[in-house]
Order: sequence, then structure tokens, then C-alpha cells
Amino acid sequence: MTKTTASPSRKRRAMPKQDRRIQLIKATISCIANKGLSNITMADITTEAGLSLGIVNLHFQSKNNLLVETLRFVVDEYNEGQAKILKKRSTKTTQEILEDHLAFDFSAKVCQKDKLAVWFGFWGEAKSRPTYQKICAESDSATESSISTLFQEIIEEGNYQGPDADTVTKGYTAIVEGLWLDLLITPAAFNRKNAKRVARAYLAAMFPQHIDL
Amino acid sequence: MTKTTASPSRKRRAMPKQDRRIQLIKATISCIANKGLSNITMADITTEAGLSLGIVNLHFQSKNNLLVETLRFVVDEYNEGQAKILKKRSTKTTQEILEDHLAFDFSAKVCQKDKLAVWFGFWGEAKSRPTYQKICAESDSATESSISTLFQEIIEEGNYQGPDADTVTKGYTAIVEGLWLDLLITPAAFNRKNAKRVARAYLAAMFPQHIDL
DNA sequence: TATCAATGAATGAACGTTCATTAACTTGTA
DNA sequence: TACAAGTTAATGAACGTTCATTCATTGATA
Repeated sequence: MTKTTASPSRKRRAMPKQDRRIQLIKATISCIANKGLSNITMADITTEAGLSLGIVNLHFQSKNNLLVETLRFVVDEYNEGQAKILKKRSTKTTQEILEDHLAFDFSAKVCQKDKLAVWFGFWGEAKSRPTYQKICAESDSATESSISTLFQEIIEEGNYQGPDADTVTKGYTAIVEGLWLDLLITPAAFNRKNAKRVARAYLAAMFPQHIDL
Repeated sequence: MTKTTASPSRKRRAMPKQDRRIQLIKATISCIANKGLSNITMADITTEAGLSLGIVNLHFQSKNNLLVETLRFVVDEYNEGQAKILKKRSTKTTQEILEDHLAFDFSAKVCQKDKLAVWFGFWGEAKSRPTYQKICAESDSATESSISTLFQEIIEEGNYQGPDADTVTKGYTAIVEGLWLDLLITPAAFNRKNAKRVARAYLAAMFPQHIDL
């Protein structure tokens, strides 16, 4: 674990509220990756951040609140990255946007082990925690509706006679999440490059005129 | 939660050791689905089983042991189901085996919410728990090697010029796991039939002579 | 009667939360 | 500019709760 502050030194009242919150969220992400969502303690998180035990309740009221905000942070970061790609639709071809999506979904930033551990940590608890489930489901539906629009355009351009846009979209998001899982579970035998190749094979099979193997 | 025994009645010494173990494992599966892997207590599990608090330590030595055995139970059940399908290779065509795999991966038994909750619960903790990671990784590799052999045969039969067997295998296992996640996260909007259709679209795109949309 | 699965009250460790105290920063006054 | 009074972020010891584990006791079976 690497400290996210310079030191536990005598500099107090140093940071604006929002920065402290983000500092604590980032420490939480590290701790989830290192100790698991179910095993982290307040002491783990505050030690990782180089701060004192009481700080989380000061800024987040409760541990549960911090965890929810951490999930939201990771989810928002991903959704914003996707939205940015789609914003360029007016200046790029559908082929290019498709490539951008692939590049993004298997970028170092998105596939960072810590981030993946957060996704799967919360997915693992989602069934029994309505709050987690809601945040995850909303993110999924945002992702799917934006990708589906793109796929619809591509299907019209290519006059593809295969499955409809929604089906291809479900398949794409599923394969991406499944490959992320592989990256998390078998990190030695599998890497981003391999994962991207597998996802590309899917898109190439669905949209052969738009993307090559 | 439904009791897995008839009642917490005065019947002691009633069951052989192995049956008690399975009874406790099944109670654990229910509890993971209902309360989440990180939230279950010994009291939850033993109450669900209709037994007393000390019983888990008697049969499993520790809570952690019970959890590991529960993961192994679910993993073994899945792997045995797959092995059974492949055993019929000598009496069935590759098309039929392919259909059997699809039917199995999206069967009610495999897609049972409780079982999915167990998979994702442990996947979520795998990054920080070597024991979980090892069991999950071994299962993954067993699944992949058996499916890859089948896909290799199909590729030769169809003289397919697309991606190699290992790539298609990774894609298939990834899409299945991703669809399971969807079933778990958005149960209302998505069901087994939809999921199977999406997976079928993948296989149909890869092996058009062997399977239809 | 001897054996052993099963029980559940008791134990002690781990953990989230609280809050009195400390210290950094701001504002008001001369 | 200097300094006092006021404000609030940050600290961490103490507290109360939760929970896994233990083990003396119970009672069914052979």
C-alpha cells in the first residue's frame, strides 16, 4: 500500500473538504483491492490515507456512506469516459467510435486491478444490498443505451441482417465484463491485449464491414 | 429464507456426517444470497439450517472453512455438469453438444439466483483471498480447456477462417459470465431466455454452419 | 453403560462510532 | 501590523456492540 499523502505530518486543516473526500475514496479503493470489500476496517482506510481514525465519520458520517460514495466514484468515472467518446460522434465515423470504445474498455486506466476489484467487490454484494444494486443497474443501463444507439447506426450503415442492436449491445457489455473478470482472476495468464483481441473478434463477427480481426 | 430441515426438533444424531455438511453448505448458499458473503454470521447460517450455533465449528472447524467448502461445492457442481455433457461426444454431433452447452449454461439450475450470488460473492473477494482466487482460477481453466477442444473440432468441421479456438472459447466463457452478472443485477429487466439468445447470437456469428440465430 | 453428535451460554477479540481535546486558520479590532 | 477571540478540521482514547469460537452439558444410539 502506498500512502496517498506525503506523510502523517503536522499539517492539519490543509485540504479543502472535497479533496479530503477524494483522498479517502482513493484510499478506500486501494484497501478494497488489497484486503477485500468485506474485510476492510476504518483503521485500514485511515492508515492508508495517512490520517486519523475519526476522519471518515467526519467527512462521510459512516463507513457505509464512504463505501457507497466509493462505488459511485468508480462508476461515474467509467460513465463519463464513455460519454466523452460518444460526444465525438459528429466529427468521427462509426468505425472510429467503435475503435475508441474498444480502446477505452481495455485501457490501462479502466482495467487497473484496483478499479476492477471495486466493481466486482460491489457486484458480489449487490444481490443483498439494494443501494449497491441500484447504482450498478443504473450504470449498466446508461452504458447500454449509449452503445445501443451507436450499434443501431452501424447496423443501418452495413445493412446487417444478424441480431438487433439491443442483442449485440447486451453481448458486448457482457463480454467486456466477463473479460474484466478474467483479468482479475487470472492476471498472470491473461492480459489487456488478449482481452481486447477477444472483444474485437466479437465485434468483427457482428460488424465485419466496420471492424477487422 | 426457507428452512432446509423439517424443524428444529428433538432429533439429534439423526444425520450422517456428510449429509450434515451438505445441509450446512446449502444453508450457507441461501444466506449468501440473502445477506451477502460479507454479512453472514454463524447465527444466520445455523438458524437457516435449523441447528444450533456450535454445529459449524463441529463439522467445519471454522467459518472460513465452511465458506471455502461452499465455494467448492458450487464450482464442482458446475464443472461436473459440463463434464457430463462432454462425455456424450461419442454419441452426439458437435451441433448437439453445442446446444447442450447453451442449454446447460442458461438452465434454471445453473442460473438460480442463489448460486449466481455465490459465484459473484467469491469472485468479488478473489483479488484479496488467494484461496478463493485459486479455486476460481482452476475452475475457469477446467471449463476453458474442455470447451476449447469442442470448438477446435467445430472449426475444423466448418473450415472456419475466423479467430482460433482459444479466442472463441475466452469469448464464450466471458459472455456467459457477463450475462450471469446481468441476470443477477437486473433480474426484472432480463431473464434466462434473453440471456441464452444473446449467447446463441455469439456462437451463431462464430460458427454459422453449426448453429442458427 | 459408553460413546459421541449436538447444544447454547459464556468468552474475548475486533470493530464502528463518539466526542472531548488539540491545533490550524480566519476575522475583528486598535 | 499585531494580537486576541472565534471557528472548525483533525485527532485518537474510550465505549458499546457484534460476532466467531469454545467447551461443559445434554441426550440419542448401540
